[in-house]
Amino acid sequence: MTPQRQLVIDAVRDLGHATPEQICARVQRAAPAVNITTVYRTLDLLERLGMVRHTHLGHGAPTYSEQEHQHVHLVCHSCGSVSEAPTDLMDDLAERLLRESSFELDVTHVALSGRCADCPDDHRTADDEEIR
Amino acid sequence: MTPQRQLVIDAVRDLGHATPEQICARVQRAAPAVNITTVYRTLDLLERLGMVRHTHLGHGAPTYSEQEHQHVHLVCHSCGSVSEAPTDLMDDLAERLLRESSFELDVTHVALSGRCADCPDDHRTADDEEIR
DNA sequence: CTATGTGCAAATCTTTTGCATGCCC
DNA sequence: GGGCATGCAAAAGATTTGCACATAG
Repeated sequence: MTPQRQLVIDAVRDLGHATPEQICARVQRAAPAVNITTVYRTLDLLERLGMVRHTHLGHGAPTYSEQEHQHVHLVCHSCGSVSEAPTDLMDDLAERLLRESSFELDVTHVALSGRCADCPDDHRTADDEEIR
Repeated sequence: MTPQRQLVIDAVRDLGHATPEQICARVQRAAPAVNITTVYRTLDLLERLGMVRHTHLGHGAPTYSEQEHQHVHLVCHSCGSVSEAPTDLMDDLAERLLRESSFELDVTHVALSGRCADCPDDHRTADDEEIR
C-alpha cells in the first residue's frame, strides 16, 4: 500500500462516483506529482482486489466508486445529472430475468437512462443532448 | 439521400447492433472508398432524424440499431455476448421509477449487465472479463 | 539483489474537426 | 454560383505500453 494508492482510494471515496480524470485531478490536489497513468493502474488494481467497482454511465466515461456503495444509477440524458436509487428497485426484474432468461443481473454495473424530474419534456430526442 | 447513407442504413439494419467501426467495415465491403468519418457523420445524422438509435453496451463502444428495433439488451460481462429481451420486462420498473423518483426511464438506451446462461459462475469478478 | 511501483514519453485507439474538392440544383 | 456531402489529413481526447529509475524487503 503506497501513498499514491491511498490517495486514489480516498479520492474514490470522497467523490462518490468519478471518472479516472476526475480522480486524478483530486489526487493531484494533494500530490501534484502523481501521474494519471498511476491512477489508471491503481484503479485497475483496486478493482481486481474488489475495493472499487466501475459503472458505465452511458456517455463513454466509466466512473469508479467504492465497492460497498451499491445503488442503481439514474442518468438523465437531458441534463446529464446522475441520481441514485436503491438497488431493491431491481429485485423483481432481476428475478424475472433469472427465471425467464437465465440471466444473472448485475444491478450496479450499468446506469439506467431517462429523463429526470427537473427536465421538461421537450421534444428533442434524448440522445441529442448526450454529452460527448 | 446519398449512396453512402443508404449503405450505412443497410449496414445498421443488417448488423442489428454494431459499433461505428463494424458498420464502417460492412459499408466498405460494398464501397471500399467510404471513409469512417462519413460513417460517423451519417450515424449522427440518422440519429437526429430518428432513424437509428444508439445504445451503450457497457464497455465503451456505443452500438447503433434501427429505431424500430426496440428491446432491452442483456450484456454478459463474462463472455461479452449480447442478447435481447422484450421491453415489457421493464414496464413495472419504469412505472415505479416514474412514481417514486419522477424519473422517466428510457428502456432501450442502456444495456443491462450480468452473466448469461452459458457462462459458468466462476469466481472471477465480472469486470475482470470486460472487454476493453 | 530482486521485485514492485512510479513517472515520463510515446504509442494506440476512437472520434472529431478543418479544409479542399466535387456534385447537384 | 451556392450549398451540401464527401474524403483526407490532422487534431483531440482517453487509455495503454515500454522503459528507466527508485525504493523496499
